[in-house]
Amino acid sequence: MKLLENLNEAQREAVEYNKTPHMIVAGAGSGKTRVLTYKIAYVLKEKMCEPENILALTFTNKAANEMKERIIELVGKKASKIWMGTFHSIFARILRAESEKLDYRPNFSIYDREDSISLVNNIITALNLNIDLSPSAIHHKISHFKNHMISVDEYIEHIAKTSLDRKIGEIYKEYEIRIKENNSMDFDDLLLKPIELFNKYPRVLQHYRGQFKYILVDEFQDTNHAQYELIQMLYNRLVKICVVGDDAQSIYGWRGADIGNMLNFEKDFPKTKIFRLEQNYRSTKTILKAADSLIKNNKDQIQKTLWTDNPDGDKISLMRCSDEKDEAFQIARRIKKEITSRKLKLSDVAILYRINAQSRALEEALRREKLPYKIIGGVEFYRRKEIKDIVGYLRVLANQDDEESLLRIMNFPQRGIGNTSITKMIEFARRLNLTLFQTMGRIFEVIEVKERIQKNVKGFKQFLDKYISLKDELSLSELTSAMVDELGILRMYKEENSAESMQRYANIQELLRSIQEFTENNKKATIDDYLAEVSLISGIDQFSESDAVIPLMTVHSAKGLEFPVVFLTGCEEDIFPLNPKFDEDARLEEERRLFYVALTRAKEKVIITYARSRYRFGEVAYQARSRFIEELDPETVDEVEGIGKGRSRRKRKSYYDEFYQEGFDEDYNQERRSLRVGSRVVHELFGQGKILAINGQGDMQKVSVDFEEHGTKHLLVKFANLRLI
DNA sequence: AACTCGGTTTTTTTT
DNA sequence: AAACCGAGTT
Ligand SMILES: Nc1ncnc2c1ncn2[C@@H]1O[C@H](COP(=O)(O)OP(=O)(O)OP(=O)(O)O)[C@@H](O)[C@H]1O
Repeated sequence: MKLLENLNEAQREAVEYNKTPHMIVAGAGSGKTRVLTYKIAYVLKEKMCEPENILALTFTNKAANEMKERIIELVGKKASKIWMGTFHSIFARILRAESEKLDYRPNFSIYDREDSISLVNNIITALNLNIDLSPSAIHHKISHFKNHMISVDEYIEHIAKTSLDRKIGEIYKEYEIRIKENNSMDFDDLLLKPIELFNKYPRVLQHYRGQFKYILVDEFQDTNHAQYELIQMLYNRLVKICVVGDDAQSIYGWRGADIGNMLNFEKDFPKTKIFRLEQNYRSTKTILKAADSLIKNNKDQIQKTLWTDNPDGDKISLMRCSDEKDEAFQIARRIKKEITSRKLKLSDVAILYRINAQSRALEEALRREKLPYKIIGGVEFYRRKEIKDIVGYLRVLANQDDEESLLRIMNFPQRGIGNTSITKMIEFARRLNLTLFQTMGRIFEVIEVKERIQKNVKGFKQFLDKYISLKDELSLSELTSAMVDELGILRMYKEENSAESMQRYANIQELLRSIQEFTENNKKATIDDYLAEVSLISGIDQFSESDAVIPLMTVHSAKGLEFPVVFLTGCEEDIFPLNPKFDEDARLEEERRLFYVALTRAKEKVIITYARSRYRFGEVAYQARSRFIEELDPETVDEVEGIGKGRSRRKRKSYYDEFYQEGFDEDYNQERRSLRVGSRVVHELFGQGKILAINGQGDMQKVSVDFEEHGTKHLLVKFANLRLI
């Protein structure tokens, strides 16, 4: 059979196995995704299953779309009927169909992180709580509870101990009430509500068990408890299940993903058969060797072998840069070199970083060097203020109970409804058990609101009513354009005429274009349809290999992708690994896995860069290079001295002059002048130690010193009286 | 009561 | 660097 010719022996076995639950455990680039793709194609070709009986869960929408396309190529159009998507999108779809059973309406809104945080914020204000945690930290906790399926009652009764915990409990409780009343769900709900649904309605579960006869999960190492529970629920003896993962690539622990899911699978699913793939088709021997030497430093991992027939290839280049600008320019120049020497397309080169904030300097340099690029993810298109404003309007038109969205647009553009009046309206709404939208319809009863403002509210309500009633008459695209026009938002940004406002102007036009496109693809598309799609769109979904641009993205976003050349930037302590707390091994190990993921994206060449100094939080920070660099097998790494080579650097003085001039005040005495990352110092009280980092300047300059006897201390240089040894 | 300006706090990674 | 908050202004 032709299909299987494109696979090696081990892969073929995994594809052909179709009996008990099975798990494919294999390292990077060994063809896990390929096996999953071919497996589905094989199942369809052998008619073991109809396409609509297959449930394939991927990590991103992009991965799902690509896999589906590939399967269509292999077995034809019928494959488009496969249920393929992320856990979130698939279960959102199921929830829309079954919403009434959970006392929701099908037009429920989906809250992203920002919406959730804003809800938390509103709750803190409404409850008049005095709490030290930021709304974002609280939301993180709530999300953690939900991910771990800790209910409000359970938390309040059994877990909350301190008074802070009790406050968090109160917020959590109110959060769940409010989000429900808003006919809205957050990302966690998209996984939890289906569990609730299946528990409450065994017949519904029965239905979906009958529906999904073959379940396949990619990137299984990054599933969380709720996702695990869901596949356990959907599984029974008649259902076939195959999961695929690499524990070394688990990088979403911070949001509830648990490698334990891979370890438990064998126990929880009867007669599990494990497959291993050991041949890597992606990378050179050198890259694999480097990646292996790094990941060996992690304690807990499933034993795996990985080898390749590919050539040795180039060593990893390690580029030292003076600061983030220098780094960016060296990268830009190096890209030009690599593209010509390797005859590559722009999209064959990826620039990866740990945090989005690093992209600024890179963008600037690429722009100046006239290299087309695209930021993937980052401040995602749909998360920008101006876009969320418009989407906020659409959400209210679709779901008037969505109070968060209503609050967002209430006074944008400014229409003279300020905070005080809004608070009064909300108080009124709660008192009479009305929604905010209903309250707007009865605004003249809210006597606390001034008459002039009541009129503004009435005007706004009429505006919304008008477009709500136009929903059935105009197409999605016509409706949005008309509304945006009447709102005068575009005009407003144009008149402001700043660089920022023009960018916003352009973004809104882009949004209108994309809505138009959406409408053209489906003439009957409703606002609900559109929102359902955009709420779950992710940054990486916007990336296409066929664009002639250099992709810039976080390492997280690069998961599952591959590029001939990969630049891994900002490899300094405190950036990558980011915030390594010395006592948190698990966190550090996850950072190491992330580094491993970054390395293994490359087919031919990896270039690692680090900068001696970098602007962070508005101040210059001096950091040692990443410990992960030191962990790489030295035979695989080639240090290139980048400083002074390039055009933009040549004009400057020597590297050292620059280093001291920018980092230290003139009047510093000799001793302080030569404090450097890595210097050994003595402190009167703490004894000997090594400088880990230097932050800030002048009197505020601080050093982090790892003392042999006393551990790490952060000291003000001015008072520390450190002596060099 | 809303708006505006300046000072303060707050920072991963994302479905 | 950007969002947020609060005091002073319209
Ligand atoms: N049998 C094979 N013959 C030729 N190429 C293969 C074979 N198997 C996999 N490949 C290629 O190897 C590369 C990696 O495959 P794939 O993305 O499926 O690996 P993966 O295990 O999912 O990787 P990762 O864990 O890094 O996401 C792809 O370019 C794929 O086309």
